[in-house]
Amino acid sequence: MNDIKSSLSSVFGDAARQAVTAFSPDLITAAAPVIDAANFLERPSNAAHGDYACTLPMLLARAVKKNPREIAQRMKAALPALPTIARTEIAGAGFINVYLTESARAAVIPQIFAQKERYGCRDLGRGQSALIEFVSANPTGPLHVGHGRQAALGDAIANILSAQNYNVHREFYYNDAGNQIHNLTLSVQARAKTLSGIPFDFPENGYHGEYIVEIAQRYLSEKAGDLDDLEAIRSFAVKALRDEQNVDLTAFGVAFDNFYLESSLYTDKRVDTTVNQLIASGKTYEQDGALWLKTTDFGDDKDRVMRKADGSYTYFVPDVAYHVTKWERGYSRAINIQGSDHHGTIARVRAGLRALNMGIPDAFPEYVLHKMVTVMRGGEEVKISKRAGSYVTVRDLIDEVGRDAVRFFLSMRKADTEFVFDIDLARAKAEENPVYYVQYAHARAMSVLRQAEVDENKMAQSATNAPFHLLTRPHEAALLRRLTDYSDTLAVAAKELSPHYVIAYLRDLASDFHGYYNAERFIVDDADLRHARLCLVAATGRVLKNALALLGISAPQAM
RNA sequence: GCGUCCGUAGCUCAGGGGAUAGAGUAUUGCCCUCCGAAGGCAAGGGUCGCAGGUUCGAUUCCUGCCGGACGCGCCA
Repeated sequence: MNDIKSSLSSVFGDAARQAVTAFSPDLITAAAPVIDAANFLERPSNAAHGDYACTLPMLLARAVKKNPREIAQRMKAALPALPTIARTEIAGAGFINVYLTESARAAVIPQIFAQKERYGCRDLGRGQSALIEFVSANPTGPLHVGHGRQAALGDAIANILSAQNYNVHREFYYNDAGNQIHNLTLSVQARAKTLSGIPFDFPENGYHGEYIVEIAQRYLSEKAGDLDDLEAIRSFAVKALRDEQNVDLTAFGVAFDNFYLESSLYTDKRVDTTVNQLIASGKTYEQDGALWLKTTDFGDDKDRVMRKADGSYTYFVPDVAYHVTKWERGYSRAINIQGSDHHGTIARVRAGLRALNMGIPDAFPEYVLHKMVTVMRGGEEVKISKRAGSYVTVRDLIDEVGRDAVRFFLSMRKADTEFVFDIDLARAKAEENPVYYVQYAHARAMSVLRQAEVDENKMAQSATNAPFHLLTRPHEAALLRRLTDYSDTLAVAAKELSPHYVIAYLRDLASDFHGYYNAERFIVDDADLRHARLCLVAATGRVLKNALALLGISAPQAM
């Protein structure tokens, strides 16, 4: 809650207590929980209804058995005179609408200048550590659009949690130990043999993208490799693909603190240890030659095989072992960003962790699941990439529309909605592109400051005694209100692990600023008015920049 | 069949017990001798899938139904 809101909250709470007590002191017991919930101040959707609206009279009506408007009357009478409140008004079914003074609205400006890149940050995390695992693509091909969505969401969520004083670590988990890698190896081997003129059947579950041919060519020329040395082919192909993925991630502006290899879980004996602990827990049994985990004891709809009849482990066993390491490494939150086709695995991994009886909480790890992205161009779905064959790559999108637009588009929707990535819209260097709309607002603010021969630092130094009471225009009130709400928006985005709130905020803030720009002039002759307005422009630029930074999108000085 | 998620403007999607349900885009007008028109202003466009329930108040919460996506392997 921002400063003004929290002080209003306590003032209205007190007024409500007085009003209720005046009706009858007995009623305070019933009323207290409603008042103490402190969830009764809202931003009216209609600006004519004031800066804040108090809904307490309606919320209290039942507990107190009085007419809401009557309660509102008593509360209004009990309100003290405050320098921040210009007036209050009872409206509708029992709202108390609050109109702030210009100075109270503008109090956010010096706050922005004082906190700079920290403006909007809060302390929801209290220094706890959080591990964000995302992308985690198998090194079997270039990153696809789904990985792009994960990269955009994961990096933004990591930034958003950092802004709440979480100690955040970004991790990429490589499944480098399974069948898919084996198929990759066989695919490269097949292409290499074919290129060498040796007849060879392409494996049934092989990868058909053109990149396999490229890797085969490079293997032949760089290694002059033995075509039957599967280990040599495997390590060459995996390295080539990991390098390529890393290049794309760098181009996307995403950096990881750690890459965790699935194979290390085997070499470190973590998988064996986990299996032994699960057996010791008594939650396993043998049947049909396989070892099963009683995941149904933890809410799964059927038990799951851990060790197949052939002696190898199913994928979820190393997954459980991996999540044990997250817990043992001391992360109080582990957040996994994955495609929604993985939702079936959640119950399994959590069941495995709980069966270990290590005190790992039920909700560890947490999941952000995202749905499919459909890429459209010219009104038709794009399914093919030259390089990957059957899917559109992150690289394709970055090359075509640029990093900022890709990050913006892939963060702009709630993770669990399926959405359409319109390449034509993202490409448009014109007004219909929402990325440019937001970036232009920042460039425009910077341009105004340049024209006035000032900058943020200069405005910040003079902000303490700036004549903010001159900011009386409707656009100024709206913009100040928006700037004030920034930290509330960030808190919601952090609680819900949802970056799209920040995008929506940016569009609103840009809209407020563009509207203001067209309605009023900043560089005016009246020195005081000019001073106040330029402070507001500089503060707006700062918040645009902060919010864009959370999403990994640049805030250009000029465009 | 069971589970998770989703049905909101022509299209793409936000919102989520509160006052007249929003944005972008598309359509139609208007605004640069003036800080960047990559901008602004205005108009039209809605049974918030359907039906019950809870509530002072439901598009929002609950139940059922209809429609869609994705899971439900000794695949990962």
